[in-house]
Amino acid sequence: MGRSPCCEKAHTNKGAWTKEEDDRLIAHIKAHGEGCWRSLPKAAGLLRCGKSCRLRWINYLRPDLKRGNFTEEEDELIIKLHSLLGNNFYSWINHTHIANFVFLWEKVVGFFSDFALGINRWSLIAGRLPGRTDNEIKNYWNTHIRRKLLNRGIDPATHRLITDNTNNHHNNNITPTASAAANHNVNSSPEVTTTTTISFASAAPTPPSTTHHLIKHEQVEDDVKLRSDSPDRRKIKNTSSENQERCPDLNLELRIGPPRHHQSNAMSSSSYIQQHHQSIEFYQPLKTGGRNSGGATICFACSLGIQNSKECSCTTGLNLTGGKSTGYDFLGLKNGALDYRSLEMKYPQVKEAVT
DNA sequence: AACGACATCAACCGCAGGCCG
DNA sequence: TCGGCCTGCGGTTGATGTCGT
Repeated sequence: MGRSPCCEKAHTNKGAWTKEEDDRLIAHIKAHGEGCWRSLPKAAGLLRCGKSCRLRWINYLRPDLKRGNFTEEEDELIIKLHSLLGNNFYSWINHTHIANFVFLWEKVVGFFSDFALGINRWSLIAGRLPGRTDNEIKNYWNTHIRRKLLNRGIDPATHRLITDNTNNHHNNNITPTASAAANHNVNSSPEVTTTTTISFASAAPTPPSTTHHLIKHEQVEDDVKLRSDSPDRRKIKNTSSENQERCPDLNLELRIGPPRHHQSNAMSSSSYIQQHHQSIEFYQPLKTGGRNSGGATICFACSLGIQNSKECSCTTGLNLTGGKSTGYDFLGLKNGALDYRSLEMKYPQVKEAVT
């Protein structure tokens, strides 16, 4: 049995909406609220299908929508989120030397897999841009940002520099920027040679102060912070200035290395975090929060917003919920830009992972 | 002014997952 | 368990605007 049509197509208008139709739709939703889209057109006296009404409301008529051009900040946020949530994620994995690491990956960050697989990415991105719709962002991506990235020499699908491979094949497509960063890495292993947006690596538990391994994230804002950064990092920036000119805002590096200790296949992400929570850390490569803040290294649990759990043992005294935290806010969990609680409905595994 | 090429974006389409009877 | 409905997604289309000749 076939699916019944969503509406009587023969008796519905199509194409651009008129002012009168808009007014009718707005008035009806103000009176009765959203939902019941299938029955809404008839109730509102509209010759439209429910689907069309829903789209018109969500993408155009909603009062909380922000109209107008995207700001530069929104541009960069979209790029970052697309690199993070876009469907390039697993294609990136395929380019790394982590075949034997995938299991661990799945265990530790498996609850991110829905993001990583590109599921609902436009709506997720839209969720971090108040007043913007997924459709708007999708259009904007296709018309503006895609070209912008191409002009920078970046493949919009993979967020990698579009370069020949002659300089990269020994380094698994590592970019000059990432190479410099890798050289700067105190404990970087030879195997750790890949580059993209987020930094992941693993190693045996070592004091945070001596390792740059593990889960590491370098923010775009680092470029700005570098102005007041150590000579060391400035040197790195200088050595990669050519690349920086081409890609000034996507200095996001991903580092992954094989685990030094075999993990039990039965080990849950939770127990893994418990055992290695000092090893799995989001590393803030730059000091944050002023002169007394020290190196802002936070544990994985804190990064997930479960810093108040027993799994948290930040030695930096950071507390993401205390309002004084200066740790890195992975995915915006702290500042609410991406509220993981809003994901509970669609990503119950997230909730499970953090409770 | 007229025309075509190109860019933009609102709207449409088909599909899939969740929910419910 | 199954089938239909509802909702929301990504991809695509087409009307309209803009720019260059």
